Amino acid sequence: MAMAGAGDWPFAADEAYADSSAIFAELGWANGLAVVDAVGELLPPLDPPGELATPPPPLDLPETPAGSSADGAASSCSTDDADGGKPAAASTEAASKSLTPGKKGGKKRARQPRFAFMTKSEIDHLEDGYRWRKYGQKAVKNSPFPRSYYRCTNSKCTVKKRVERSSDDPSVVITTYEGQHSHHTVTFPRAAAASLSHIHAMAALAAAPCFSAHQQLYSNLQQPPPTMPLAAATTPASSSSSSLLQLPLHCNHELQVVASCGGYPSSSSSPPASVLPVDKGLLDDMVPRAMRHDG
DNA sequence: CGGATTTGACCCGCGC
DNA sequence: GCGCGGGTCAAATCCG
Repeated sequence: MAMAGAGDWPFAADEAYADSSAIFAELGWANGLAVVDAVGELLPPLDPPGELATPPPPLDLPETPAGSSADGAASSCSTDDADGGKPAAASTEAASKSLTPGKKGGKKRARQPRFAFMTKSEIDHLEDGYRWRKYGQKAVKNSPFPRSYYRCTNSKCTVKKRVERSSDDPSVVITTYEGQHSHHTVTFPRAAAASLSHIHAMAALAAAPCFSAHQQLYSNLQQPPPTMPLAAATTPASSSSSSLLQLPLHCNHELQVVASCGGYPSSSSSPPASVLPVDKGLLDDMVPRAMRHDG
């Protein structure tokens, strides 16, 4: 596959980038993604229209018992589903295999809600208000850029994130978060964080499907055709989505809103109440109340 | 000196 | 069953 110019979305579902691609594919955006620059102006899509390697998976995925704990909040992300097309059960089964502690590779791969977003930035590891400790780096197949693995330094927080550059467009950084912070951004001054609030907002909303704002956003994001520029989604059709998408983009990075991961089955618009407190922290910290619609 | 990063090794799941 | 690739661990190293 290699780098076929800026034309091919590098994360075909049948490739190693299962996670990212799944997230994007979930939105039907496996191609034709648009980038919003720092002033909200629409930039040319990274990729021209084309066929998806695999059709976007349905969003109404069943919650996987193994991954859906109160802590994990949401059910295992539907990204698992697109993980090479294997059933989510396989992942959760693997996750349930609690490995011997202390042994190398003795990790419990419990899938947590994930979401990703793309930013145009020369900086790989974007400051997001939390402290991260890098715990690994791997070369990824079909990409000249390594993927870095980070873990939240908060011992009680299990949030992880992966950072990788698009092999298609090296200027694009793909950040994938897994899990939800159970604490505030105690290590990052609010004043400084303000400049990154749009990212936080995106992250918060994408990670907090319990909020109606996100639900509507999520819903709206799925409505546009795959090639529909994100900015087009800012039409006044939905006040909720527009309120989010019109977030001030005043940092140095161009934020490509690919954010979101599988949240809850479309059949159940309301997430478990148990997830609310978890999300509330981040939202309270970063998203103006006026922007929220959680009552 | 303590915390963060680097890096090689290991484990696991999946496709063939 | 085997090989590949992703994800994680942990010792070594680096840095403030």
